[in-house]
Amino acid sequence: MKAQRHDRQDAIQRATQLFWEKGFHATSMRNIQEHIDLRPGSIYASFGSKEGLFKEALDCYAQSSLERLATLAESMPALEALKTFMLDVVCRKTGDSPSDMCMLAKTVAELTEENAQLLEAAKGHLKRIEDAFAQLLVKAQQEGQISKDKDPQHLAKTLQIQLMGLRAYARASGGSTQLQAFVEETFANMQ
Amino acid sequence: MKAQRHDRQDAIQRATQLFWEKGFHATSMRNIQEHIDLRPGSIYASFGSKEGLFKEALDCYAQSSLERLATLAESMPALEALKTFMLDVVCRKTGDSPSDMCMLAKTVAELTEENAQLLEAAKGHLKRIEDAFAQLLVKAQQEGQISKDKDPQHLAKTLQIQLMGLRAYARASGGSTQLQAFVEETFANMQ
DNA sequence: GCTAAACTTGAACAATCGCTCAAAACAACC
DNA sequence: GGTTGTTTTGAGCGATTGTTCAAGTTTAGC
Repeated sequence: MKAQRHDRQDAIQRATQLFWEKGFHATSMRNIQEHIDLRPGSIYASFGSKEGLFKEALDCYAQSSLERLATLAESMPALEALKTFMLDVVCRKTGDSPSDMCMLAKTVAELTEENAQLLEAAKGHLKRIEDAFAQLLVKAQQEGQISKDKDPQHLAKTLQIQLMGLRAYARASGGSTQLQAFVEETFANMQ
Repeated sequence: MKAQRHDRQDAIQRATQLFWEKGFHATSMRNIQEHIDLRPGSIYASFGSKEGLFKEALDCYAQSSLERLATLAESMPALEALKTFMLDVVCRKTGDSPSDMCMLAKTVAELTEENAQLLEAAKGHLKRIEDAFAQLLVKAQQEGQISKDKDPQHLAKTLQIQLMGLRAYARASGGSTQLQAFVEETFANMQ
């Protein structure tokens, strides 16, 4: 292995910002070249193709999401961590985040079979996040916060559906709607 | 006004199919030229630009959605119409429909301020559909199917969030998940 | 059947797309 | 400090993008 002169991880993160904001097709390699300050040769040596770079961006996004959830789960009860995660993600002020929506959901919405690999990667990450939800819900059952009659996998699906719906709605309504109440309802309905 | 030799409405519907399936950026004007069998001159004389045509596609999609809802509402109680509409839209077999997702939601997810007019058009249509939900919910209250304590506008938002979430999830999970149960839950939670 | 207006055609435009590769710049060794 | 191997550079490739427009075809009125 050889050490490139630029910071690979930093390049990925900057590319992720752009892809997250504008999507795959609307982001040109020239946009990216300017945004991460690298010439095409370096980018293609590092990532192979636009699809290759986008794949790494998806991985980067998913990993940081899972890490944020894991960090929350370390410092509070499982159910509270889930709720905090959702509130954080749904009600984040616009401006600090490239888009109101989940990058994985945006990708699944945008891409078709013409980019089958990327589509499958995004779907896989979403499934992995759902599984993380399910694990925390099991923990919440052990902690007595959720009835043991409930099916954690089913509840995890519910959370994913709510999360996707709320973030899509946030984008569609231009952030004018207060969505905290809907998150509260989601968790109330889960009891 | 002059009468063109091609069927304008048919052209829009065919264009809508393509745009709905592949999104705005991934659909090229050459794709459309082939799909609606018209040469660029005719298309640009009729619609002015790619954005103009996409705008008409959005209008076409929204109108047919509202019409389907209205038709259902004529032949059954309001609440049942809403539920039928949701089940129909969420659980439709893949293949007959260009995408699992709502075209308006896809558009709002894909586009940025670079296409501000189209973005606003899609948002407007979504709001109009939400208002149609709210109207039917008022009717459902009058019919005694829903408690008068509930706020119809709030419930309508809930329905939109659920609809967007469920359809996004349908796309992300590749149609493998049975989603009827989640629609039932949505309506159970509304009582 | 001629004329004028309306519509359609398809070659072609400038701009941009993702991407390549020879040459220049750099880094690490002896 | 010269040599070798690696990384970066940026001009530029062929393909494709949205769009235009002169020329050709069709329609309508008389």
